[in-house]
Amino acid sequence: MEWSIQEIARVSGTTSRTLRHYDDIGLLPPTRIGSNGYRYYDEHALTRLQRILLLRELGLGLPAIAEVVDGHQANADALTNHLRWLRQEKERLDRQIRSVETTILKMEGGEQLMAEEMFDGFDHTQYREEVEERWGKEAYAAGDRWYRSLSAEQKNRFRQDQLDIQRDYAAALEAGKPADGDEVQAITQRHFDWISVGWRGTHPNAQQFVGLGEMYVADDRFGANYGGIEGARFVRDAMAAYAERKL
Amino acid sequence: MEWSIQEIARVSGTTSRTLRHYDDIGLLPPTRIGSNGYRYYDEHALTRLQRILLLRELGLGLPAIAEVVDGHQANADALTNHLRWLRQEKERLDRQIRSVETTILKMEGGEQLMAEEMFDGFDHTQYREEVEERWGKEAYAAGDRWYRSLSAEQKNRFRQDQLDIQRDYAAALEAGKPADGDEVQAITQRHFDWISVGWRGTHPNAQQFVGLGEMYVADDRFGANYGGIEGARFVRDAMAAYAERKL
DNA sequence: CTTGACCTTGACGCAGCGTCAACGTCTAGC
DNA sequence: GCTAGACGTTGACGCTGCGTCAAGGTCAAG
Repeated sequence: MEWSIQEIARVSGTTSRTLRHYDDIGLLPPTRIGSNGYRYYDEHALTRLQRILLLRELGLGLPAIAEVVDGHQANADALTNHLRWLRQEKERLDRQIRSVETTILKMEGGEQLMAEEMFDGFDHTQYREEVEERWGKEAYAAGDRWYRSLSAEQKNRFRQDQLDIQRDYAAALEAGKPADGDEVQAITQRHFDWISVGWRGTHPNAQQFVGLGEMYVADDRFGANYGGIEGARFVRDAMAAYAERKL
Repeated sequence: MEWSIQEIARVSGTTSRTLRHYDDIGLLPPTRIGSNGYRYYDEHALTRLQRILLLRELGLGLPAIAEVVDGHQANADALTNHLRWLRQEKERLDRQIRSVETTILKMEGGEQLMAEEMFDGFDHTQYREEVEERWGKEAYAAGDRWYRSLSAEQKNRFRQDQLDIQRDYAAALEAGKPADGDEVQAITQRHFDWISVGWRGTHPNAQQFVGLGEMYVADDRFGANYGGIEGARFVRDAMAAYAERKL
C-alpha cells in the first residue's frame, strides 16, 4: 500500500510542499521514487510523518524532531528541554507585556514617555519644538500639563533641587574630582532621583540615562546649564558611570 | 554636533550593522553622508534612534515603528495593537506549554503517546515491532505495562467493548447505512470513547483520529478486524466524518 | 610609510515552509 | 489519438532582523 504525495498530505493534514521540504532536509524521504520522479509513501512513512507532525504541534524544531524520530534522543528528554525553552519564552513575553502596559498607562496618564526630563527646570516652553520632535506632540502636551499641574511651591522645589545638583556638579568639576568617584556619584544619585520625580513611578533605564547624558553634551542649551561643554561632558561621564554600576 | 556610526552605536547601545540596516530600509537615514561614503548622525537622528530602540524593546516590528516615529500613527494606538498581539502569543504559548506538559506526564505515567490504540484488543505482543517503530520503544513497553496492569475482568471488558463496536460497524455496512449517517456515527462515538479509555485522561485530536482510521485501511492486520479492506474503508470514512463534525 | 581602527558595499544564513514559475505526466472523456 | 485538467517535478524568492564573514577603501597616529 502506497500513496502519492497529495494523498499523504491530505490524510495527514499537511501540504505537499511540506512533504517536499521534509524530503529535502532528509527528515522524511519518500519510500519510493518513481521513474518519473514522483514521490510515493507507504505506511511506515505515514506513521513516521504522524510522529513528526505531533511533535511539531508541540512546537519542537525540525532538527530536534529528527533527533527524536531517528531514535537518537528519548521523547521525554527532548520534550523536557523544549518545555524549558517554552517557559523562558513565556517569561520574556510576560515581561514585555508588562512593559507595554505600563508604557501605555504612562501615556494615558499624561506622563508621556520621558518627556519631563527635557524640562530641566526652566521655561520648558522654549523647548517645545524640540520636545515634539523628540517624543511626539502628545509628549510635549502631557509634560506641559504635568508641569503646570504642580503648585508654585512644588515647581520651586523641583527647580531648586536641580539648581543644587548643577551647582554641586560644577563644584566637583572645579575641584578636579573624578566623574566616577564616590563624591560625584553621590551627586549623580540625586540627579537620578530628581529625574525620576519627573517620571513619576518609574525610573529611566541604563540606556535612557546614558542617552540623556549624551544629549547634555549634544545640545548646548542643556550644556549651558551644566557649565558649558566641559561641564556637560563631566556630567555625562558621571551619568554613564552611574548607569554602569547601578542600572 | 555629529557622530560617526560607531559612536552613535555605542551611546545608543546598538551596533553599526543595525544602523546600516535602518538606513537600508529607510527607517533612520544618516543626517549626512561624507564624500567618502561615511555615515554621520546628529542629535535629531540620535533622538529618533532612541525612540526607535525604545519601541523595539517593547517588541514592535520595524514597519510598525516606522509608522509611529514618522507620525503616521499615534503611540498609544500602535502599542495597544501590539499588546493585543502579545496577549495572543502568550495564549498560544500557554496552550503549547500545557500540551507539552500533559504529553510528558502521559509518557512518564507510562501511558505513552497513543500506543494503546494499537492494542486493538488482541494479543498485542504480535504488534511489538510495529508499535516500536511507530511510537518508539518506550511506547511499546508502556502500553504493555498498562495492558498488563488491567485485571482480567477489565481486559475482558475492554475487549468485549471493541468486539461490540466491530460487530455493529459490520452490521451497518451490511445494511448499507452511510458512514456519515447518524446511526453509524453513534457507533463511531462509542469507538472514540473506547479509544479514549486507552488514552486515559485525554482524547485523540482530529488529525490523530483520522490518521488512525487511515491505518486501519493501510494495514490489513487491522483491516481484518473490521471486515477486510471494505470494512476498514467504511470505518475510516466514519471516523473521518466524526472527526470533521465533532473534533 | 605603516599599522590599526573604522568605514563601505555586497551577500549568505537562519526557520519553515508559502508561493509563483516553467515545465513534465497521468487520467478520463471525446 | 487528442486534449483538458489535475497532479507531479525542480528551482528560487520572500519573510524578520540583523550577525557574520569577505574584500577592500579611509583616516589618524607614530
